[in-house]
Amino acid sequence: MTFARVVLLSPPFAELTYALPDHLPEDTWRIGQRVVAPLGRGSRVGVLLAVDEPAPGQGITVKPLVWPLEHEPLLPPAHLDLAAQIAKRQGAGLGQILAGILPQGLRTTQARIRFFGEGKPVEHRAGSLAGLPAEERREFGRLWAAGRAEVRAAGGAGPEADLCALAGDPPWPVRPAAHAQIALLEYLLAHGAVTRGKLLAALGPPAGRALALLSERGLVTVRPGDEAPCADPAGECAASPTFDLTPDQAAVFAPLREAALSGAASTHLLFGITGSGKTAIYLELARAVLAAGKPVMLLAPEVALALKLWKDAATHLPEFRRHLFHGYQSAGAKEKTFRELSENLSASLIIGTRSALFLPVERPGLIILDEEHDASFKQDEGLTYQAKEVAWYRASRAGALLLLGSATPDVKSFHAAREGRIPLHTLEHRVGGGTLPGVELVQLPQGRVDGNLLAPRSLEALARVVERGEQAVILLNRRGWAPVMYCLGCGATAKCPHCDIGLTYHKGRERLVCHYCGFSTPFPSPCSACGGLTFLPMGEGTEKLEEELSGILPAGTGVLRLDRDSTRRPGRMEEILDAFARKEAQVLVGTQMLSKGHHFPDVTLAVAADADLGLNLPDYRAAERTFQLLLQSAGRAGRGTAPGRVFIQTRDPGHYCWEYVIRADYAGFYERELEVRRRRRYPPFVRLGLLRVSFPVEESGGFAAVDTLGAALRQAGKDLGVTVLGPAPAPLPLLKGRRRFHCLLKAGDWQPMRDLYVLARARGGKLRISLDLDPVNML
DNA sequence: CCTATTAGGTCC
DNA sequence: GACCTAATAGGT
Repeated sequence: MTFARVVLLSPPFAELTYALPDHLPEDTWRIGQRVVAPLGRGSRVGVLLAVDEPAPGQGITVKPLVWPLEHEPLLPPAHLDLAAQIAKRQGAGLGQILAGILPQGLRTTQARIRFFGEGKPVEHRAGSLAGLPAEERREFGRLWAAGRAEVRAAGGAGPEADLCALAGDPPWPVRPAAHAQIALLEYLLAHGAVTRGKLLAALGPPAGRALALLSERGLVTVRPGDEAPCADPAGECAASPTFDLTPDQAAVFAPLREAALSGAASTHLLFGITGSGKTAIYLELARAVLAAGKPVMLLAPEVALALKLWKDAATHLPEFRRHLFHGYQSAGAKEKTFRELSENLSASLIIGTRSALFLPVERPGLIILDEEHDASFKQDEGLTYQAKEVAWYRASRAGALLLLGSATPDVKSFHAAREGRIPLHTLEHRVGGGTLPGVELVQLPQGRVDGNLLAPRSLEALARVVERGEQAVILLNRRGWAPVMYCLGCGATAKCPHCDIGLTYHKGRERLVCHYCGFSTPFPSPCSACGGLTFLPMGEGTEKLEEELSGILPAGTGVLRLDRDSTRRPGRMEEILDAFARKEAQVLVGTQMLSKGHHFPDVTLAVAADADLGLNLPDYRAAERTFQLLLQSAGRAGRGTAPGRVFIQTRDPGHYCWEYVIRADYAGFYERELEVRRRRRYPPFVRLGLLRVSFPVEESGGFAAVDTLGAALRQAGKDLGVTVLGPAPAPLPLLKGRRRFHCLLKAGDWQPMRDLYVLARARGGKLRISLDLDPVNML
């Protein structure tokens, strides 16, 4: 008897041994193939890891595998190796990692197999094939072996997988008493587009009726989950014109091209100021590598930026096969792209966000991370990974060029370049010779300001820009109308019941919203402490700024707002950006969303309304983040022929960050910041890890358990060479009904931290413990 | 003494 | 995650 090793893609995610069944020839079974495996009285989808395994120990009844789910393996060996590597690094099981990598539809036993025998084709659910009589199973086995069977995509089929999304912005025209409908609309606003199944699971049966009504009235769109993915076959049309690279760009391009085509793995950093034409370099490199027959992966930190690259690629590289992949596509689309790439027809260009890194592309020749400093390249919920590390690993295994590009590189990347560990390429000039804008500091009065959020000087400049028919962008990194609601009856501020965080007033939604857990409650409504009805809103967000400016500026100026709330509806972000590009409005207010990548030639003024936000966060990267955000935002102004101006409003004009923003002096900032990091022992001089510990509020022994764990960790840390700070209450000590504690770990290498984590999990008992290596979010 | 509830282990 | 078993508390 021959045994096979299989890892399950759903709980318990275990690696188990199965027998090869006699209804299929042995050479049907291939490593990397998905298979249906029996488990208990049901069945699971797993991935075949090995055949010719030794028999398992005594007392285990080995069951035969049910059926393979594809003829050719879905996952090439390099991909299994990648997943195993991630599993090892995270101390997690291979099954959990693979489950996080594979699209939903590739993990269910709901997939159907169609057999083409004599007469009409017969279809069976993959999971139910085990229940068939032996004779029938052998007959289907013969058909499968003869290639007369196909697996039908499961993902996105059926009403459960339909994708539901908002079709209008709040406030919605529904009766206040229509609770189910309001709950549904709020859920979609908080979570974006979700499947019908998820919606019903989250909101219960009443949501079904509400959904029907809302879709009838056009407030919610429901589209099939199996709609086609974004893929462009290689065009018939002749090769597109190449970019005319400037001498600057050409000088950078030549060595990168050589590195990409050499077949040896390497990492390079492309440091080019905003507007210096990094995209042209990316696409020309992609062209060279694709022409050499190797796949290319081009990744952006956000969907909007990926879409922009997608459009650029469509015009400049129409002759190559292209695939778009990001987290907001339907399950069916993701599954189809995954399959097509695994069938590996020809080298193609993959454009997407971080999740595209896990597509089964064999031996990519080039991986590009645009805006490499961006925090979104790290996923910190569910399957946590740092895209930069995964990309590095893939590139080094495939002998590919990993290109990191940014106008404001991560201090760690730049440090590696300065130390000579990765080659650095610099673009110092804007394409077309546009000059960088002049940057000025505007001091905001200390303490509370009444009235306008913009200082008189900024307002005056804004008025003049509007008068001249030019455009302005205003950055305020805080959404909603007012972040604090103060009750005049008792002096309390409205707080989230689950998080101990102030609720933000969202005027358009007529609700108070928790920005951390998504809790929301209608407003106006009585104070939860004293029942009072009058509140004093304090502070301001983008919503209020938009409203204020509409009132102050001459009628007909047009003020648009770009933040997570205004862009929840699919396609809405493009609408807003297009409208602004068409000059339907002269002022665009927004959060950090508007700092990236967009090109508006008529913008001559950028204002950072409250530049200090984020500077005082408890994060060693606070200054780096602020510097990057402001330099990127400043890059929005003066991209056309008219020179641009930038105002930075601050209450702390002495902060070292500003002088470098004013001079657009990345290198200077880097030197200064590096000195601070060296002194305070922070990365890149040490490896940093964050051990998060939490327990439910109602758990009485929680505090004691945290103390005990802390003592054990400090002791073990001494032996392992890890400095353990804490555990201390987290900056957000109560979130989603759980008390949270942090342990900061410092060490020379990652491995002892992982060892410590294993120990923490063993000793932690009921505490929920997770380890975040090189944390991006320190709250 | 019997049964409803829960905690813990196993699934190949 | 779902299901089964053993252990336990509460009720008759």
